[in-house]
Order: sequence, then C-alpha cells, then structure tokens
Amino acid sequence: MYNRRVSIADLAQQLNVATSTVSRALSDHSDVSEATKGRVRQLAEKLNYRPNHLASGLRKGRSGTLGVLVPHLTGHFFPEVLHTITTEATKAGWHVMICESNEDEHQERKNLDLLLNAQVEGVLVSLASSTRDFGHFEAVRQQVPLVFFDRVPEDPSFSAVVLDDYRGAYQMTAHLIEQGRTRIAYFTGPLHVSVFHHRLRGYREALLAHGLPFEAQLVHESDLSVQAGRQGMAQLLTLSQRPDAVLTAKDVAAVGARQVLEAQGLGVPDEVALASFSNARFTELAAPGLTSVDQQCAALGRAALRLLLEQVRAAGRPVAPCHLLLAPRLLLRESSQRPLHLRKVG
Amino acid sequence: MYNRRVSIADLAQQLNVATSTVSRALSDHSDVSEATKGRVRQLAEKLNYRPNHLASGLRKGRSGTLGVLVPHLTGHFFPEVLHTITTEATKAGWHVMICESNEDEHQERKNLDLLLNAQVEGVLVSLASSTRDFGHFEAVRQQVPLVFFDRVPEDPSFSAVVLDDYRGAYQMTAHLIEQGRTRIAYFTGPLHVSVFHHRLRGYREALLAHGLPFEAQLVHESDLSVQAGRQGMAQLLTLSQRPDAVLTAKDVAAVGARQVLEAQGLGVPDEVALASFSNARFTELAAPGLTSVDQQCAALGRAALRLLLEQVRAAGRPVAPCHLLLAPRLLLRESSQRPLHLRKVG
DNA sequence: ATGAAAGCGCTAACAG
DNA sequence: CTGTTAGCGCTTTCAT
Repeated sequence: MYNRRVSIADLAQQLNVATSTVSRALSDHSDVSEATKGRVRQLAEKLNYRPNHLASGLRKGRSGTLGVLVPHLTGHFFPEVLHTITTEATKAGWHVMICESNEDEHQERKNLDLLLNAQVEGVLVSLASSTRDFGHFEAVRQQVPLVFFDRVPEDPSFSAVVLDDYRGAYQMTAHLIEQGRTRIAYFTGPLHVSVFHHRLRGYREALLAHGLPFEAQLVHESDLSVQAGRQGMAQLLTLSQRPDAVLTAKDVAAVGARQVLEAQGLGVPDEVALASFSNARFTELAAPGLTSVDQQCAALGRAALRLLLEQVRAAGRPVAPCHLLLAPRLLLRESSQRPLHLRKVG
Repeated sequence: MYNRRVSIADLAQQLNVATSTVSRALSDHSDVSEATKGRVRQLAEKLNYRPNHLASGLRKGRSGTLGVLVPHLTGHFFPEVLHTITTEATKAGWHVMICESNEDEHQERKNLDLLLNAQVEGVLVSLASSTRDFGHFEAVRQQVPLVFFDRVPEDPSFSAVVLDDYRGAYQMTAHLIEQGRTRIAYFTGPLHVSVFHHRLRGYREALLAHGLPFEAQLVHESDLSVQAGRQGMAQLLTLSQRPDAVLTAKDVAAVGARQVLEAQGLGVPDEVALASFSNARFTELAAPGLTSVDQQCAALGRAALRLLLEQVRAAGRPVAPCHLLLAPRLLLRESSQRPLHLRKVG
C-alpha cells in the first residue's frame, strides 16, 4: 500500500558506492567529487529519498528540534508569537514542537516530559497561570537550555524575555492622566502572575508620580474575562464618585466594561476613557477603537528564540541567565482620547 | 554544565541486569518479575531516566508522531481545531508536529518535506489558499495516511472532513428570508477554495428555492478582510435598490460591512440584517451580537484525527477514501433577527 | 524470568 | 576522493 522508504543503503547499492559516500554527497561534503554528488542527488530525487531524521538525530546526538510550551493557542497573543518562532526557527533549520499546558501545572509537567523525551535541544516556555511550583523546570534546565517568555517565573536565575509591563502600565496611566483623567480605575489579573504584578506597580507609581492617590477601591482583581469586566465595571459605578477612566490588564475585560458603560448611557471616551493591554484584532475593529499597550508579539518571539539559540549554540558552556525587557508601545486610539473641545489647553 | 542523559545501558549496569531486561521492565512487559520491575522503575525515577524517542522510534520503525499542516495560526478557527487535535492525540499517546504554510503553496511543499523527514506516521492538512497543484500531496499519500480538513482538494480520492458549507449557507440564507429579507447580498472569498464554492452554491439555491432571484450584482468576491467588507458594503449602497441583508463568508468582512452601515446611519438589524460564517470571539462580543454559522472547531478536529488514526491503524491495508460532512449549526444572534414589531405574522 | 546479540538508518573516524 | 567499520539507544528475536 505505502511505498517502502528508500534509505542511503538503497542509493549506495544502486550506485555501487559506499553508504558513507552517499551520506557525504547528500550533505554536500567537500571531499566528494562533483560527479558522484550529481549521480547521488539525481537518484535520490528520482527515488524520492528522504533523510531519516530519527536515525541521523540518534547518530549525531542532536535532534534538531526545539520545544515550545504555551498555556494555550487561543486568543491573539500566543498564535502570533508562535508564528514568529516557528517561522524563524524553521528558517534556521530547526524543527519545532508546540505543546499547550491548558493553563494547568500538571499538564505543563507532562508536556515537558514529552519534549525532553523527544530529545529537544532547547525549550521556550510561557507559564501556565496555575503554576506555583517550579521544580519541574529545575529538572529541565539541567538537561537543556531553557528560556521563558511573557509569563515568566520570579526566580531571576531563569532566562526570560518579557515586555516591560511596568513601563507599559506606567506610560498608559500617564497617558490617561495627560488626557485630564483623575480617577483611573484598574482591572488586574491574578497577582501571582508576574505580568499582572508588574502592571499594577506601573499603574500605582504613575498615579503617585503625578500626585494622584492610589485607591484600593478602584482596583479590581479577576480573571479578566468579559464577564469579569462587566462585574468590575458595574461595581465601580456603585461608588459615590465614579471613575473617569478604566485601564484593564487584558483587552477582553475592557469589552465587558464597555458593554456596561454603554448600557448605562455613559460615553466612551467622553465620560469614561478606556484603555487596555494587548492588541487583539477587536481592539482595532471595535468602534471606537480601543487604546491599548501593544504586545509586540513578533519582537518578543524573535528575542526569545534568539536567546534560546544563543544558549543552545553555547553547547554546554555555562551561560549567565539573561533578562530581556522589551520597550512597550502605546497604541492610542479613540477610546482614551479626550475630544478636543474638552481638553485642557496648555 | 548539562547532565548527561541516562540510558537504559546505565540503568542495566547499575542494577547488574541486561539492557533487554530493563527495556522490558520499563515497558511493563509481562515476563519480567515484579521485583525487577520495581527496582528498575525506582532507579529510573531516581536518575531521572527518559526514554530516547529517537532511538526507540528508529528501532521500532515508528516515530509515534503525527503532522498537522495549517495555513496559519491566527484567527479563531485553526487554533481552536489544533487545540482539539493536540489534546486528543496526546491523550492517545501521539506526538504532534504543527506547521504553518502561511497560505503559500511553496511553503506547504517545504513543510510536507519537513514532516515526512521527521517520519510522521500520518498527516492532517488544511490547504493554503494559493494551492492549485496537488502533486506534492500525491507524494505524501504514497508514504503515509493523509487526511484533509476544512480546506480540502476537490479530488474525491483524498480523505477529507469538512463542515457542510453548502447546508450552512443554505440554512442561513433561508433564515434571513424567514426574517422577511428579500434582497440578500453575499460576500464570498476566492471561489477556487472549496468552502467558498460550496457556500455560494448554498446561498444561491436557498434563494431560488424560496422564489428569490440570484443577482450577480449582490455577490461580491474578495479576500474577506475588514477592508474588503467595507468596500463591498460601500459598493452595495450605490445600487438603486439597496439590500436588506448581507451574508458574509467570513466574520471579519461582516465587521467591515457593519462599520460602513453605521457610518451611513443604517441600523443593524432594523434596516440591514447581518450574518456570517465562523464563531470568533468578537461575533459574540460585538453589539449587537453577530449571527453566524458555527464552525464547530472541536467536532471537526476530533473527526479529522479519528479518521487519520483509523487509517494509521489500518497499517498499510488499503483504505477507501472517506468524506465526512459535519452538520452546521446556526448561532442566531441579534444582528439578523427582525425586531418583533416589524416581523410578518404568520 | 533473564541474557546475548543483532540491527533500525545514519554519520564520523580512520584507512587507504 | 572513497570504502570500511563502529556505534548512537533502543527493541526484539532467540537462547537459556
């Protein structure tokens, strides 16, 4: 039914040369005559020969494969990052194995096992939100280079690439203040996740730096779902003095907030400004366009891969853990910009 | 720097048994004593032994890996399908290699090579939109089982799983007609892509079956981007008699259409009803919610994987090509439902 | 219940 | 320039 796969030995036999010659010819080794190379390549082509990656990997002690472990494939961010990683890695001659932890620490463990068994030569990880214990990563880094991105552990001995969330939140908060907002609410995700931790800090420090108070009642912690966004917004509207701006640590929560505002007849941005993190499709599709902190997926993916490959190429020589902070970029759209006639002049 | 990987030979040596015994113990072979199994497992655990997937694959002539090739990882549909596929495949003990063709026939070719070289035992494919020639798939199916999903070739000799796009379009068009719409415009994608071809047929036949004319001027072919949606809508509004409903073959195009309608002060659904295909996040997040034909990602992924594994397990025995049509499901939301006071009674 | 030995397909010394 | 040979880590007869 299926064709038997043709091996180097088959080619060698048909050409009356040694397997080693064929092997060398196929890898364009310098000390094979052009004539032989030609004959080998031609026959390989004709018989549709394909190198057995398992065999060469086994022999060379190199799988030529990298592992990537992400919490999930849905949404905007991870697919975008993965796209960059696979494209670049493939270009550099690597295979990539992608795993999903489904935000679950236990599946994260199992997937790491899977990757190590597949003999990956390096691993890129973005943490599951439920992960509290990092023992499984200790084991990994004793085997292969390991680089985290976006969702990274606090432990600075791990290499990591992240957006500068602190600065992103700081700058966005500052932007809202510059638009004349003085009561800025903030929707955060679980604070044990590093990104959310840093964003909250940025928010707070921007307030303080501009002489505004940090009020606990204006901060709402949740899973940042649409649902949570609605709840948070509804709660804020019960305050005696309602906020005039809302910053959410994730875009979908902003959608929920907006729904509530709309239902209450409160205009965006006139009465309440809205801003968030991430740059999913709908932040630009929504009307009015949602101001947000761009996640720079491509830059992040590229940086993480570059860092990993550096460590892989270091081939065992000790490498100091490296931390990359990507500068954030604000995408200012209508949802946060005070209409001209309402702006303070000067 | 990195720990040397421990092999079966290492375990065997430390336990003073043969490698074959260790191998058998680890795979829980029936004729190894429980005592030995215990000792082996304990040491394996202690030394953090991990089976070398390359070596066992080479020896067994089985890689335990499946390949999946999709046009891209962005959007809603493919990530969702991939999630199902990887989850289910992993559960069944398979590795999964994911590749992106970036909608490009040439990259599709290269990725198939990559997968075959990795010795995958089966391949799931959703076609790049630029693919016209299917020679490369001929080569693939001579090596391993091959199943297409969603974007499939016309050639019926290939196994394929698709949503019943014809019925989806038919039912959705019928739904719009039942809501009292009589001039229903349709935005289609490139017609050489099978899904778009079938959807157009469904649209047309639903019209005819309900005694409505099929008018070429109401059909707009494009790449279905937001941009294209805007253009198409703008063009429709120049007609002497504007449509009272628009069906788009992809959700983002509907977003573009809606933007134009809004700008022109035309209400959705009051003046123009809107419906589309796919069930991306924003179809439900948008206000009013966008009526659409659900893509049933999970069902599709599961069916495709099941079909592939059947063929893989058939292990060379000839398998007749199989075609699965998944029944569509309409998600009726506000954008298509005529407000009560305007509906025909009866 | 365990061991000895061969071999999956490939590459890399080493020899010529 | 080409061939011979050994071996990567594992599984699987075939013996015992």
